[in-house]
Amino acid sequence: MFNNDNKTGGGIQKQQHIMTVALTLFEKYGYDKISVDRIVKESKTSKGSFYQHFPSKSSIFMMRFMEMDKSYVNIYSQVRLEHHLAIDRLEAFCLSVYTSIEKELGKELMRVIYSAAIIDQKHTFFTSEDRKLFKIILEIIEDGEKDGSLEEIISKKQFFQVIIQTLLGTIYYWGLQYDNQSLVEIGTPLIQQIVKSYK
Amino acid sequence: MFNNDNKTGGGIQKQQHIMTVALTLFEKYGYDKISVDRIVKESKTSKGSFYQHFPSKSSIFMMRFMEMDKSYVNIYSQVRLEHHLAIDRLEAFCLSVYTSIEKELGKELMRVIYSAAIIDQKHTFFTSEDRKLFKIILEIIEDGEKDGSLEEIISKKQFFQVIIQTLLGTIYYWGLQYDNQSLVEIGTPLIQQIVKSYK
DNA sequence: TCATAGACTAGACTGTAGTCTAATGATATA
DNA sequence: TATATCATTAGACTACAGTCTAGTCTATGA
Repeated sequence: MFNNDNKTGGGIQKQQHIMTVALTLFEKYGYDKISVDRIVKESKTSKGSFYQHFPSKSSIFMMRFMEMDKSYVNIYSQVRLEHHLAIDRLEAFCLSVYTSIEKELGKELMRVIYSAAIIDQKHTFFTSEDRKLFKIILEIIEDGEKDGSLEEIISKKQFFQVIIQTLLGTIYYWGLQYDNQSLVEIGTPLIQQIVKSYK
Repeated sequence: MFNNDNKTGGGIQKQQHIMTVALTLFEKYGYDKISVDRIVKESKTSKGSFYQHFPSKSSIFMMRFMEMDKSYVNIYSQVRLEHHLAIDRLEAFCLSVYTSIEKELGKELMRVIYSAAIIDQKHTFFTSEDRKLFKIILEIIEDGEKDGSLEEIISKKQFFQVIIQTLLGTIYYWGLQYDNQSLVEIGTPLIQQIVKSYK
């Protein structure tokens, strides 16, 4: 989706500038109240330039989302310190992910991403094997096979899919709600249920 | 979303006609290759008429989805015959729902619905308390408290949310995939995992 | 039977995401 | 330095979902 390999220095700066302006506008007025024309106008650039740097309007949010994905590494290194068994790390990591998503990204961004990802084949990052989130979960599963806390699982791939469905289901459900129940609160029972049977 | 109380006979016929034509076109060419103008042209009507009967393009799929929801009652009555414990009924019902969705509705429809429901507040049916799906699941949970197979749950509401997240997560994950793994195949491990801890 | 309300129809119009083309700028190599 | 290549930019243009307005049809009930 974002191949920045051939970008000039000015190009990267412009991309960052557009993104900052757009995120500020979205924050202030809401995603669907802000048109690409408005973003272009406020960041003093042009449509051509915008679509040089972003494949779609929603990809601005997707880029923010991708930045967040990187930070899961830090979140996990904290979780490693606090929990020794893989199974405990799995639960703690998922809940930390929920907290970060709600705090750093917010519901509107997640709605736009979840809406776009399932309809638009451009959003390949969402399911890309490169996602740190996926790598960390796979690592936990492998650790769990070694330390015995997840030795009962039938196959790594299958258990991985179970966890991803859990995360997607919780976040999607949270996105549907118009109350203020927090993501962690909504997601805790399901992940605990999964984890419980291995204890 | 669809309040047909004040429709005339001709109105209901026209709505049905437009829907039939649209679904045929979607089937043949794909949802995003068919414009509302095309639907209007092929069904020999007008934009004004189309939007009299449907609040949006995606609501054609939503209407199909709502029809399907009604049929869950039949699915569940079959499940009741085959399983006596509520916990077993829960598992069997979810898997039957997966089978029906894949067979009757298909992945493209589900993608459009899942994409629209999370972004568009018009799609209230998706989370409406009136959905047969929700009523059946609540009924199973209540039966489970009576027959003892679900007596360990902390609260009905919380367990209900766990099941809904499970269904949403599985279907959303399936919608993301571009391989041919079936929905039941993808969903079986997670629902079994949930159910396992009550056995 | 006539009047009224509101359901229905037609299609012109609007708003906006995304495309296209032509021109300009930067970088790398001969 | 000259030239080729490819990134970048501008903004006119296209496609299409959804709105609006003006007018017609239909059921009801006085």
